[in-house]
Amino acid sequence: MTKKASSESKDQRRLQMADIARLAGVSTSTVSRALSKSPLIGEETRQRIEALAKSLNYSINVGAQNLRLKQNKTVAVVVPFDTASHQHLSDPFFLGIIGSIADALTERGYDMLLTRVSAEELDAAAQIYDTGRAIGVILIGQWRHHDQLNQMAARKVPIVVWGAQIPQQLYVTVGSDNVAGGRLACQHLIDAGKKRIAFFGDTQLPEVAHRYQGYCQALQAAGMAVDPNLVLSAAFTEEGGRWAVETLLSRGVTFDAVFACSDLLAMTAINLFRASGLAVPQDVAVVGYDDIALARYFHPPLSTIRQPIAAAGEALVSAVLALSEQNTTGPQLLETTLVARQSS
Amino acid sequence: MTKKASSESKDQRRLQMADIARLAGVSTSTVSRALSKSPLIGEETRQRIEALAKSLNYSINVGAQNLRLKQNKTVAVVVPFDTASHQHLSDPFFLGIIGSIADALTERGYDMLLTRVSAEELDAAAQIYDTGRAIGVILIGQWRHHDQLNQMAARKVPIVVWGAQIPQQLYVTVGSDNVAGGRLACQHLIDAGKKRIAFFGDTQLPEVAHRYQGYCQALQAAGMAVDPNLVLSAAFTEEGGRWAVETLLSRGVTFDAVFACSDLLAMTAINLFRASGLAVPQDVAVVGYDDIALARYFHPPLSTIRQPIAAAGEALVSAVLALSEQNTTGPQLLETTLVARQSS
DNA sequence: ATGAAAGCGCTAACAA
DNA sequence: TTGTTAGCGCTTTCAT
Repeated sequence: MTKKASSESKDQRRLQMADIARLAGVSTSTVSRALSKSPLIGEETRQRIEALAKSLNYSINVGAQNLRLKQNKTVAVVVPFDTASHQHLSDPFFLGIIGSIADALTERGYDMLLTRVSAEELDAAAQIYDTGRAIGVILIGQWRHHDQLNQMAARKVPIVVWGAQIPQQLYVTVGSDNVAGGRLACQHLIDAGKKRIAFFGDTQLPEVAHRYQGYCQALQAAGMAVDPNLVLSAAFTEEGGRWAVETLLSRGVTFDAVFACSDLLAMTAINLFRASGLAVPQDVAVVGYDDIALARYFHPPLSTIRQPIAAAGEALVSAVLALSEQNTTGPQLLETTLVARQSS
Repeated sequence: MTKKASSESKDQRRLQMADIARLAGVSTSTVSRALSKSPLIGEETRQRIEALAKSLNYSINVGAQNLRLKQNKTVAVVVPFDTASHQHLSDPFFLGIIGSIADALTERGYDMLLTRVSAEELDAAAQIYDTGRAIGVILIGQWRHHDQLNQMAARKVPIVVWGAQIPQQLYVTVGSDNVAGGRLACQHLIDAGKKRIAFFGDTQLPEVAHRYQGYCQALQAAGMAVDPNLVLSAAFTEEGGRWAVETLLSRGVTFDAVFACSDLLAMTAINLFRASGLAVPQDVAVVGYDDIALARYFHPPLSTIRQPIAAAGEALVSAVLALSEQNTTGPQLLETTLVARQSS
């Protein structure tokens, strides 16, 4: 009947600062100061309290602390999954980036909140910020979300997007230099003596559009024309690869190389070419994009354009932290490199 | 000089409930009730307040709400990285599990905090719970952390581990049936007429030890002896694979098949066998473990033991939620299946 | 060097 | 139906 009765019977209450204070015979202020290493505290008191806390596995409640301090060391990483072109968290490249972001955040003492949101309700990403769960958002995969992203940026949500820099863009992007990457890949195939180089990739996506630009530049620089018959708008999936290969073969045009805009696409293509009796790289040379871990385990080891994953995490994190501190940051273009292996 | 001066000049203060209340001409309680769809509120007031909040992009501050409600809908996912056997967030299989956990949590309205911690300071995982940042922890990768995990469980940290169930275990594990998986793999090779089946994997790890058990069981059931010369304690890495293949070849023993305890290991092995002039599967049949996405893109498409990734996420999440609600849960063994492709 | 008291943004008795 | 008030667990003036 007394107020004591209010505590639930089965769950032993979590320890809190008041408990430590009582046990140590001091006030909560003193405990707070001791645990935050305030210079106001006596050395021996501090040690006593620290020892007590450690022995009881007490740690300051971060939620309460954040509320009081009006701070928060959490960054959200959002992976939109396109309900249509089903490439979500299973893409090895994106997974790699997430890992590198995790590293970069950990290094700076930040926590990472990982969320998947359907592309239709992308403002869920902004919500994470609005609710104060995170001080900023890193969005992996620009896809076709340009307008929604612009809206968020317009209302000052600290958001950084992994993707391509495109005109009229209010949000900050970090991405690899896709134009250079496309040029590198195509140039490499030209250098290998290839004359009829196909392009696999959905040019609706900003990043792919840039890679296509690079592809065209390299062809033009070599005095070769862009043949629309060799350009296949394949999604980043296995089905995309299958469709591209079948379509290409059915068109009956000649080709001796393919630049595929993702390693997955490249691998699917190689398998299908082989199944059709075409030897890689002799009959068809193939270059991929991303340099995922498995590219070099592939047979033949896959030539590809490497995106600098570790640098990506760093750049994304420092951009979002800058934004969250009201500093302005520009877009970042990371360098791509050609990794020539046996598929070309 | 007045109190107004205390507000920082450059950062426009975040909107809060009191602001909405003032703008709507009601009290904060009313706003709170409206936004939480309390039945006590008038329908039209509710709509008015909801509309106002939406138009201003106001969302309830989750931190403050959690503090007041003594709740928290966040689960931590911890990936220890062994500084020695460097397999961390880059393992495609673990990455897949993380994705499936993210799905399972999202479905239940929980947030996911992703953290990498070095294996040496594994109690950082417990800290996440102690500080109230998460109501429970899912740990990916049992490795050799058995004792530390037991200690955490002993002090009632709600923790669920992806790994193998072993004796004297206080913590809850969810994992695939590794013994059955090992048996399946080996049996399949025996059925294919193989007589000298090697085993690649570090049997110090509980899960691998179980797979080894299954391997031995299958051999014995077929009346075949376990030849120690064919058992290679390879780490889950490329170097591990290289070492295993080289050692096996250098021993000069005959062998016609390999059961590798991870797909990565299997792929490395296949590449090296091929480089040594051995044909897969004719000279050496290879079966892997995990069925990572790239297994079927491999050449030849990799036969492997599938671990049920989607089910894994579900099971891990429901276990950790049960624990966090003081319910007891037992360990979960998920079914493994053989996926026979062309490498065997 | 330490304690008392106010308040971070919110919710829920309780009162009206 | 709505407002007033107390308090979630913590930090920090301000006083001692």
